[in-house]
Amino acid sequence: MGVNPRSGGRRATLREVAAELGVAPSTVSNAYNRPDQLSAALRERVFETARRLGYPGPDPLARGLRRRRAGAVGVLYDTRLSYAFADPAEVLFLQGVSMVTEEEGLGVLLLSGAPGEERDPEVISGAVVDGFILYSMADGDPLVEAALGRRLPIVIVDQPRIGDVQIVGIDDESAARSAAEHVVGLGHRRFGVVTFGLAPGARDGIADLERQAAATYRVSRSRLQGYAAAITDVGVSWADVPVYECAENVPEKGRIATEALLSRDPRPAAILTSSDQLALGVLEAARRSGLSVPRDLSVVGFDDVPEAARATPPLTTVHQPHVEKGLLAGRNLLAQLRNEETTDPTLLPTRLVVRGSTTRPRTHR
Amino acid sequence: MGVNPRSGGRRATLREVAAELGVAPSTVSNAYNRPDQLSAALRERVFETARRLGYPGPDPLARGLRRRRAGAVGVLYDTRLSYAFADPAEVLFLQGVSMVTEEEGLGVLLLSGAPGEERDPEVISGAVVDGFILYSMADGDPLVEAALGRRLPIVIVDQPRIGDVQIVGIDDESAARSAAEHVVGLGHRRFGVVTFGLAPGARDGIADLERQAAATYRVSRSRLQGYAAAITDVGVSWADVPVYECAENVPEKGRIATEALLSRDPRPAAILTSSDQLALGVLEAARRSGLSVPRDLSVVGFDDVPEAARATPPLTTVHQPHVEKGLLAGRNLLAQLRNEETTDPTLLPTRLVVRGSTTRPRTHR
DNA sequence: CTGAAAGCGCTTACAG
DNA sequence: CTGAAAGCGCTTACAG
Repeated sequence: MGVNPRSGGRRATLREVAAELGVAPSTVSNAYNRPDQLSAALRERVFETARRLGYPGPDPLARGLRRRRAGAVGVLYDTRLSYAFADPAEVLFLQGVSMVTEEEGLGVLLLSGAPGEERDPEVISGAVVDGFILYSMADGDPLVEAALGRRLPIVIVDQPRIGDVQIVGIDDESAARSAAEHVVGLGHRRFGVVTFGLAPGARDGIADLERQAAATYRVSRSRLQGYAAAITDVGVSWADVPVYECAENVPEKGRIATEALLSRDPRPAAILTSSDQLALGVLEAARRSGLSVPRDLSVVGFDDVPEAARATPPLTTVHQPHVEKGLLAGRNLLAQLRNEETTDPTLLPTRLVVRGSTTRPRTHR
Repeated sequence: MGVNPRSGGRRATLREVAAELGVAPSTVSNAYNRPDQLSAALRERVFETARRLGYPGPDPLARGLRRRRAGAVGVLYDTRLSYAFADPAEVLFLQGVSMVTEEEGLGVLLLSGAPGEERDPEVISGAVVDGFILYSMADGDPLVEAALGRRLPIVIVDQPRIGDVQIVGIDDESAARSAAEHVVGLGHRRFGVVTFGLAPGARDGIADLERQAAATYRVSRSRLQGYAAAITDVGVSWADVPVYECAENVPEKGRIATEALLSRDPRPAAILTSSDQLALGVLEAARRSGLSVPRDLSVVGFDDVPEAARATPPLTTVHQPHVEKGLLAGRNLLAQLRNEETTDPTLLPTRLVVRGSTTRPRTHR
């Protein structure tokens, strides 16, 4: 217990080291930044004096201002960071990003623009970064505007293109469509859909056609469209398919959604989701209500996170290369920082992975 | 394909906006920072001019230098960030940290000091942060020195105390000991241990007593000591217990370690690990070699990450409150930043969670 | 309500 | 090899 002991004394500055030693500030600066500009002996004396005075080396803020670079890239989410960390897909993405920043000696500054009362554009305007990666923000989000306004290099992930900004993503609609076609092909006709948020300030509950049409998260919108296309194709009216929206992309919410869907008449025999996180919750709901997956209920995830293969039963899902998405986003941003050529748009491949959570409907003959 | 279009034109500065409008720079600054210092009308004109000139608002680097604050806290790992992200325990910790930084409008700057050729202290000296959280760094790591040298508020997690620095952690030794006592109590006498790295530049393979003694990661050292204490207590010589060190804390390495341990004579009937990540790999190795857990092999994890409960069979492990650890570290750092009182040391409670991966040895009578 | 002045801590040509 | 000068872009008392 006690007041922090380190916050006390002023730190010494470069100027003070120079004064103490009787040399010019530039000489001290050179000792740190350009060893070839002074004798080894003098350099050692500089360091020695710095040590004695408690000078911690050039202040990064001052150096950054002078050199016009922050040494970090910002990754912006519009959810709370704790939700982002809870989703393995996002963590894998971050892994990819960090592989490239690490190599470059850049830090990764995690920024949260969680929608809510105190959504402060300061998050963006105050971020000490050299560029931004925007991760699945909603169309028209003011924080995206703010980021664009900073006039720094930007890479946008899982969002529609804005002007000439670089983008990285997958073809969500056709990936979702292929997943739905798989289930349709098995003979299913009674569907339920569990989607993550459709727009900032997402709510929990059935989303009618109007709300679906108003979806501003591009990923949510595209996946629903893909599902709708495959289902409509086979003569089922999309208006009859209940779509349950979950405010957060966590298994718990998927479970609650499924409990609601299963209590409907007719009871869905196949549930399509927009993430494995949600699908894991669907599995849990089935377990709790004594339904066997896939015999009584087919379940389809999206993402193919490692947990999907380990689930009981293993999840049929859409695989997408999360780490690579992060790598590409990172590399693209880096290229921009260096004024190099960049490749864009980058649409990564996906594929349907059929595992044990889907089969033909029970009453199918 | 093309050169980044955003990197072109110079950004306007506050000074230019002021000049364009014919007011003093301080007035423009006030428009952004102290709305009460000028009329609403003038303020609007300032913003309008800023928009017209493409002025993105005060530069965070310059503002930070002037105000003497960076607006971010640094979290330092000595592994590659991608390994950190791979371990749910570390992600949960980060979740906790980010909950408090988020509330404060601070960013989280992830810093990697992965041991290796080009281990650059610049990672520390160049980090634009207001304080550091050091996560399980090795004793005597030069980066720790460097961080201390910055003379910023610091919280150290899962490390021994250094001087008067604030610390957060658990009692690793007694937690490990209780886990080993559980297995010993079941009647086990033939053990194997799978540990994560003992020192920077960790290697894969059996670690003899000498190497164990030289361990500089406090967590690794303490957990081994706890295991040793319980095992020695029951008359088994610790020198006879093979300890396999894994360079990375990933299931894959745990599997490889276990394959090596299982090929030894006598074959271990119980394997103690220093993490669930590693224990998950032990399970996989057992599966591959046709051994049934727990019938043929008892397995103990450490951490109680969510995956532990979901594993087949569910892992017996030591629970520790990862999110709370992050919360406490974050809160302590924040308190220091505000020059408030801090509580230290903070040792969080742990508890042994007995699940399905441990039972009495097969030949026990 | 507005502006002139000083300065946050450093780096970078440039001249010697 | 060393140093004087200018300036990175801003904010903060302070005087009016």
